[in-house]
Amino acid sequence: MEKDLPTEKKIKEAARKIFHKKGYAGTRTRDIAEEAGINPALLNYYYRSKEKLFDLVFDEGFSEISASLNILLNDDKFDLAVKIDYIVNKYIDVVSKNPDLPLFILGEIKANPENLKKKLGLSGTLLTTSKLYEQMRNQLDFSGSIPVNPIHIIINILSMTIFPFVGKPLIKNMTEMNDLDFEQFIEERRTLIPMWIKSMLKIQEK
Amino acid sequence: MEKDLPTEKKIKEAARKIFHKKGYAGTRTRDIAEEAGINPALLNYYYRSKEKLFDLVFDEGFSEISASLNILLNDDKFDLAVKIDYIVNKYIDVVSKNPDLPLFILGEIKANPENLKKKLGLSGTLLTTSKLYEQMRNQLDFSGSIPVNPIHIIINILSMTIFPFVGKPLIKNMTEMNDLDFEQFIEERRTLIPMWIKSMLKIQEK
DNA sequence: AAATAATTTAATCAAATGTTTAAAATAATT
DNA sequence: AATTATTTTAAACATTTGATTAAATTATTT
Repeated sequence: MEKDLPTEKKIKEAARKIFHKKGYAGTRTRDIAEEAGINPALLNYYYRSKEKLFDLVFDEGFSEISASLNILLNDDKFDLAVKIDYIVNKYIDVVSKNPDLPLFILGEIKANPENLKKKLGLSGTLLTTSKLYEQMRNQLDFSGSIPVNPIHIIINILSMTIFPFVGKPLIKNMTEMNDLDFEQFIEERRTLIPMWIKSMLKIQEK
Repeated sequence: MEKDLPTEKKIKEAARKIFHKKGYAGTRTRDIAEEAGINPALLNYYYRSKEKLFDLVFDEGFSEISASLNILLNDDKFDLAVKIDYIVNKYIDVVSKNPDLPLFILGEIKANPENLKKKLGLSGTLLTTSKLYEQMRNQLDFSGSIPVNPIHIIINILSMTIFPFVGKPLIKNMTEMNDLDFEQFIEERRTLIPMWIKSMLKIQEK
């Protein structure tokens, strides 16, 4: 680290980096201090406690994921086919820039499920009342195939974009990919995933 | 817990449960002892240290995932279409019985990537030398479509089966599913995922 | 039944860890 | 320039936590 940032920012950036990699329980405040290049007491001086700092980092990370998810769900400028291209690419952008974020969020939620309802106001109808859901339902009705709950398709988009990042160390190990190969692999998925999703929705490729 | 098991087993079962949910760093040996209903000192009496006990739990969990993966990859009794049905269902079976396992394994690997190479002998050619890979490559060649690396398809199988479990708390929260709904949702995917995968491989549904 | 081995318990230890404190250093204000 | 406020530091504190020890209990063997 070191960068010429105000101390407060240096601490938060270091905290983000370490929390994202090691999780709350696996992170020691002294590691954050070292990463930020500051005296350990400054963490408490600026953020009161490890937990307060963590909450900040977690909420920011969750917002980032949540924001892209909302774009994915509620945009109504584009028709379904165009939107699928857009959202898959958008999601890959976000996760590529924060590869540790999904596993961090999911891991902390699992370790502490109570907080999900308290801290985060996720409406239970987030998916089913979304524009995207409606568009998919219409498309699936028209295509006259086996009825499929559009939730499956939305989950498939998330699965196929996010999972490779979550499983990156294993994938790299099983395929002898280096970091560049992996990046290339993800790039290929920018066009492949929309293609597969459209096929699930019986949308003709043009 | 309590069950009438030998102390040694009680400890390992309790350890598995807590490690799987909280991870190594988030688990206190006293919590394991309490869960097992035994005196804290017995953990060290039977397993020497928290780390030794953890390694045992981790290796067993990894073997379980790994074993199903190997079945997935190396079976050559069945042709591709039948095999896809089989392996998707098999994988859903395994993960349904251990819903916390995938996130546990992936999280611990991320927190401690060095151990992946040391502890686990994953050959780097695990995927590309597999029977499944060969079958997919043949199928994709014959179908005469855009060339797609079969790795993508294998990753898609894993993504679409595993990710819903990894994201379960979020999915439940966004869709108002209860546990039964979620189970039903997974059951639907037993037939849907093979259908989608075959479509990606241009295999005709019969 | 006596002796020995194995298991369990309560108490304690040492190290790690989040946090506080009081003084020192630096910056801002008058 | 003197004073005040802010930031930084080194040291220490209180808890937590993994581990150990020695005694007590239970089981096994002779």
